[in-house]
Amino acid sequence: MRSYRQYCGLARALDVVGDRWTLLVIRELLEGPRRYAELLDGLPGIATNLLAERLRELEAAGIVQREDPAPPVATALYRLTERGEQLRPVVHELLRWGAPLMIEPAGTDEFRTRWLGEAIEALVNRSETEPPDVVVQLDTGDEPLVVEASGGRVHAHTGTTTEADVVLQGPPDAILGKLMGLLAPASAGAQGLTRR
Amino acid sequence: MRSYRQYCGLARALDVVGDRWTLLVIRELLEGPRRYAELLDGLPGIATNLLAERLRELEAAGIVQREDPAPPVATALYRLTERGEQLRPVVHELLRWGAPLMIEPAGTDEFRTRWLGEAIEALVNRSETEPPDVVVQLDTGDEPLVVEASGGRVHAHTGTTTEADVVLQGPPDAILGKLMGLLAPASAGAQGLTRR
DNA sequence: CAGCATCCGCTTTGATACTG
DNA sequence: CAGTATCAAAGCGGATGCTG
Repeated sequence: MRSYRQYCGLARALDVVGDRWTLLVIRELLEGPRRYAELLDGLPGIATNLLAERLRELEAAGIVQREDPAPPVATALYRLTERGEQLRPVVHELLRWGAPLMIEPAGTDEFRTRWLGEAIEALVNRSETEPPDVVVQLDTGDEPLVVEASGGRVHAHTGTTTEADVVLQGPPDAILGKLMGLLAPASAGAQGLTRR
Repeated sequence: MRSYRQYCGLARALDVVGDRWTLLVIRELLEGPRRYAELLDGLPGIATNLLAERLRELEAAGIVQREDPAPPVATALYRLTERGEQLRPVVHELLRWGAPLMIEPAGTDEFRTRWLGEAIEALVNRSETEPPDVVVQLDTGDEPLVVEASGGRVHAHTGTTTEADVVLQGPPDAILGKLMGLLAPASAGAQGLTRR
């Protein structure tokens, strides 16, 4: 991206992460280190040359660290640096602002269950009411997800569990609504995440 | 902007505010309603057709409200809607992340003193230590700015005051460092806002 | 003059093909 | 699998023109 050439924190931040696709690449890496092919899968619609270019730029900016494979055969891993991890609050704030836009169902939009994990954490971990201790198994989209609430904090990770208190199945928009109703009923209403 | 076509809060948020210049337009409007010409002045480098296009898009997205002039002569005002105001935490989070990038002096970058106001509020109003009650008069850049800290909160507004406890003069990067040292010494270090 | 719209050269993006 | 190469289309930046 061309620099805005403004002595302003916002402009300088956007000089680094304001390019198209950049924050979505970071969304993917916030879930953990990823390989090139995994990133491609998590970023449906991106051109492969663009992903390569963004990764190069992010590495140059000190946000992503490329881990070349160890002697045995393997493929390079991309992970966030500490500076990159510090973008989590930024992404969470954008997720919160974007939550009402999720009322409109997925339609033909692409969807990865994993994306719900970060969203849930962003939405619930700042709501006024503490979520109940509960384990929820999600079954929607491309892969299962486990959402665990305990001690007022929520954490999501892909996979399955045999200890789910609730299992939610259905289209992603319905899942999101039900989950928010379960974990943060008051916040769900405030976020506009109720059924129309 | 082309939509990312992803059922994800971040992607949908960026569909709305991810375009080049969009968040900078919002930065300007966060300080209060503005006229077209004022926006142009606060967004050095933007092409006038782009500003017009962004304002149209933001109005269509329900983020900006265009206020047509009252019967007497006047010129249209642009102001944020409530939904637009809700972007303040997003901008603040980006400002916080971008703060370390302000160590690099302005150089040939454009600068408006007004930009410091929102940055100071973003940085100090979330630091661990409460700022002392103090009124600071800034004299740098294009116009004077008054920063008032009281009861642990900081507010900045353009203009002058006769009741300043401190007057800071100099280049913007030095001003920012001094101000942070004054209002939130611990945070200034953490943000990397100390002199190299 | 404020508030745009139009035109044009340039850069970035998107889609696909190709290579080690 | 992990990218690079290629090229058309879209978006941007800058200048300038139009309209009340």
